Amino acid sequence: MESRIEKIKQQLQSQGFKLTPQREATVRILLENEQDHLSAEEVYMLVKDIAPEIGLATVYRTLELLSELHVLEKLNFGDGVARYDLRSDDNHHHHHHLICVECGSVKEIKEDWLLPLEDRLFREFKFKVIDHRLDFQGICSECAEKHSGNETSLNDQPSA
Amino acid sequence: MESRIEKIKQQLQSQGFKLTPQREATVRILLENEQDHLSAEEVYMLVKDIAPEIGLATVYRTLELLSELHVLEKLNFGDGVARYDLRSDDNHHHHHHLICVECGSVKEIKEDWLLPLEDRLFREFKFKVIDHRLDFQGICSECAEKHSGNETSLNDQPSA
DNA sequence: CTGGGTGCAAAAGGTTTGCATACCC
DNA sequence: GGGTATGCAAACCTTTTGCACCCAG
Repeated sequence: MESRIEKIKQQLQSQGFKLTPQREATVRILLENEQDHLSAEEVYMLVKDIAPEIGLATVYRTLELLSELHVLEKLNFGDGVARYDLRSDDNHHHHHHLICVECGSVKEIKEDWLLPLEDRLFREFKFKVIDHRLDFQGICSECAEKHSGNETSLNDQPSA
Repeated sequence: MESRIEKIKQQLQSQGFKLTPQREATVRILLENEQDHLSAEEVYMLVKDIAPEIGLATVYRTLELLSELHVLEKLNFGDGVARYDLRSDDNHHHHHHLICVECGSVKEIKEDWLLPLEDRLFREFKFKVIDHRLDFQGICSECAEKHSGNETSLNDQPSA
């Protein structure tokens, strides 16, 4: 964890930015909650616990800056707020999301299953892929278990 | 086109809603611009030409209603506005987007390349897919041509 | 001193809501 | 009349911006 902070510090400094206490606190929160996809507001709430004087605007500015440095990825699941996700390495961020329409949980899959498709896109459409975004909406295993026993067809539309 | 409006009218009526002149005008705009991914504001501007008295709120309410009926899909490309896309059939909406990071164009691919992956998700993660969303960011063929001649590596990060 | 960084409050921009009015069975 | 639908304006919410102040080199 310290080494990851150190690395981010170097990334900042290499561009002339500083790892201020506020930024460090923000990064720590992101590291501690790496599995979640926190919104700016959520990050703010958590950061306030360890750096009470911080302002929301600073959190936004930090998240924006880290996104530009490709330390974070800014995500949008369509719920009206931007969410942020640490990138594990700097150039490839090919993971996928499983979004449960029942409980709202978001699970991350680290593998990249799309390389063959990206090749095909280039061949068929001359479209050179830089990054992609793949989200699946469906029913997670936990929610599916709650249903076991009734006969709900999983092909039905969810009642949204 | 008239038959598609008729079908939407029936979908509305089956749920106790009406196809009012404002809603019909909105649907016509969506049909006429099926290839684009219009924002609410853009729909509003276009609808005003054929139904000048309409209000923005009505457009939002219509778009929301049609999304609930699965006539439209509400999309978010991360540019701060929701966009809307007509669904060609009611249960399967498996298409993909090619988003050019240079010119911002969005091209739609109608095929579904992900069925094998969805099977795999169910086998490996017990996750039952209902729908998915796949967007590729990259360089479209038009923009790539503008670059032909210089040596820009397409593996470079775009300057965002 | 200079440049980046911060907090606060205000502004911005997209979307939603309250309400009085209008329409239709 | 009861329910749905509409236009307008106000409210909302997330995000951005302006500005005075602060800190490190």
